[in-house]
Amino acid sequence: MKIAIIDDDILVSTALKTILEADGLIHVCATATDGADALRLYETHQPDVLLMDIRMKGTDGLDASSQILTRYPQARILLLTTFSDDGYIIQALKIGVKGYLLKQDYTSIVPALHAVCNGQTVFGREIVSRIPDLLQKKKEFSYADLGITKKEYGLITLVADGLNNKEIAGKMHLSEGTVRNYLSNILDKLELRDRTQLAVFYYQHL
Amino acid sequence: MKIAIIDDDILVSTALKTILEADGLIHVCATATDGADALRLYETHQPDVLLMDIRMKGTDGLDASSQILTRYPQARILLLTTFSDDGYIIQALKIGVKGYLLKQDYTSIVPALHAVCNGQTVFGREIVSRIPDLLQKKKEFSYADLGITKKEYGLITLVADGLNNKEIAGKMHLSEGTVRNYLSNILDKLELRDRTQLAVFYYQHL
DNA sequence: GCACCTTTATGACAAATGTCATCAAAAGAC
DNA sequence: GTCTTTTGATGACATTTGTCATAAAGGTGC
Repeated sequence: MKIAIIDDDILVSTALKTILEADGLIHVCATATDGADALRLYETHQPDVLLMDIRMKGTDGLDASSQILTRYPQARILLLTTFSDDGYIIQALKIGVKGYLLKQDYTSIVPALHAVCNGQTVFGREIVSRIPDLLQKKKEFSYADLGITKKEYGLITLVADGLNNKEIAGKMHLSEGTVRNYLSNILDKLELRDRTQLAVFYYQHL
Repeated sequence: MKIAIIDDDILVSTALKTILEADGLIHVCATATDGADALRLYETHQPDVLLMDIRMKGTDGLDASSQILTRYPQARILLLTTFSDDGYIIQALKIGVKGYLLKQDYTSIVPALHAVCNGQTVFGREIVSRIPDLLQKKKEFSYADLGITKKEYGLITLVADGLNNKEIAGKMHLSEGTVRNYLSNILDKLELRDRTQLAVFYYQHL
């Protein structure tokens, strides 16, 4: 099983290497110290799993993962993190990394590598237990915050479904002109220009 | 410990009631069969935990939870679901319910109630294991699949950023008319109607 | 050379969109 | 009761958008 390690701390990466190679089946085929090298490293060595630190100077592990997975969706990436920074968990999940472990929990890294190599996803228990909190926090603002009424919010969701004004008017039992006025109002409040920007705003922030 | 049960299936709610009251510490203080009654029921009985089905005719458990938690963020709600519908998990997490369990797993309901009452959040193991998949922004198809060229995809990302045709033309060094033609082509290929639907499609499927 | 395709552009057009001023009925506030 | 706000509607208007027919270059293949 070919593993590549990317960590900007050489001490950590060599320590990892010795730990991993103590397991007879694992071969560390490459190491790098900068996320910017990750993509090239993946292409040249085609490791079974890429073991990467999240916090790195230069390109961080998330950006690097995103780049790799965009081009090679089948890539298996296992991210390592310290327990202090859990802000990346959700983002990492969305990007589609196959695992997310605490560095401290070094005894579980080897089994995790085997599991990931078998197609499973591995998220440490401490990580999983943080997910509910993180997801909840991520509701950046509720629509009530900046003066959007309930009815207006309903209209926004319909725009974010791709309906045109006539269809929205039908669903909300309003006239098309009224829908246009409402929409104009909403765009004004949110400082947006048109319905497409509103849909984008909805998917990015609501 | 006061518990309220909301389930549109009376068989289920009475079964739940007997299971719960077998535990000496639990008292079922109220039941209802419609999510629309949930808010009123919560206000009048102030249960320690609200046990609610997700799938209900009329107002479903998510809407009801959302209403309650908007007004009473400290409310503790434990949702029940069948294993078939996992589409609500993320939404439930975002709303901020304190637990999410499988109905089938009835032996864990009582311990879960105690845990939730102590301020913990409880998500069944089967539920948690689904989270990575659900969160992962699944690239259902890469743009190459349905005849979208690289340049067209670039245009799509700009539409999905909320740019209008003139701005896109500037960014891509094309004339505005050409952008319109390209867009028209894309909409045709994807069987969409306008740029807003395209942005929606991008956020939901790409 | 010519035929063919791709890329880019134009002009014309109807439809949809966003803005605005205005109006009127319903609902609250006093 | 009156006064005010909210809610919904209308019409006019400029702009944007999407569609289509058409065409000028540019490259590819033969």
